[in-house]
Amino acid sequence: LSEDKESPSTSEPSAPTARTFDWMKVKRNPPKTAKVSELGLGASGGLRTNFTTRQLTELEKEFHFNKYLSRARRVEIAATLELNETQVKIWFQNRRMKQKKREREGGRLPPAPPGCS
Amino acid sequence: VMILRSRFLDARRKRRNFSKQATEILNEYFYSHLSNPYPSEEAKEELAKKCSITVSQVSNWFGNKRIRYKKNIGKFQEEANLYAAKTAVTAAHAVAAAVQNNQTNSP
DNA sequence: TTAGCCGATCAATCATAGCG
DNA sequence: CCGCTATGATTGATCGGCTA
Repeated sequence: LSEDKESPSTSEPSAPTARTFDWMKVKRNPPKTAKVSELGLGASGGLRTNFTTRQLTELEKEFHFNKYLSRARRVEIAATLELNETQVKIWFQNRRMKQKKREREGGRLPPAPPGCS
Repeated sequence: VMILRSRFLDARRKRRNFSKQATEILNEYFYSHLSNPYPSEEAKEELAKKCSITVSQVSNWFGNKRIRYKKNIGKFQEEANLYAAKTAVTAAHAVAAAVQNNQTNSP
């Protein structure tokens, strides 16, 4: 259970070195963070939303209260913070993964940084 | 706005480059698996141990490496050839050892 | 059949380390 | 000391698979 040999896809039979494999061609679709309300305005798609400190603070606060959101709560939060329900949903999704990651490998030498003078 | 960066001293502030040997091990794996540089969880754990870094750091390294590699393949050509040659030598030694072992056991 | 979740990854960006 | 590149980490969002 190993041997790869991914098809160099559309490439020459043999090149001196470094062929082009499929993973190098992978392209993600741009974010569709568009809000049905601004179909003719800028700042809708293709951009990575920059959450404000206020939004992050509120989301963090809610996260400590509930790791998971109910539909109702999500709508509420989204409205309050002026975000899509999807953005709130995704934020919680990512936040849970982040939490899990910390618990997993955060289980070691947290305090005691040598240089404490 | 300016103080919005108050992402308060993310942990990234005290970033430290990995040891030369750790980078060596990671690059060796990357280029010897260039057709599919996606180590399994087990492989990541093994690499993490050999490099004395965490599994997350191994994941970050591969994530950055893949993205940066495909962004400018030409820039890594030299590095790619370097490691390709290195693994070739290693493979040759392995083959030689196998052959010798085979001769002393088969007869 | 479909929406939410998980796990992995992408892709852009931040802040620092390192080199000339 | 300065400017620019190399690099580790962070994170909003995407992809594919699985399940309720």
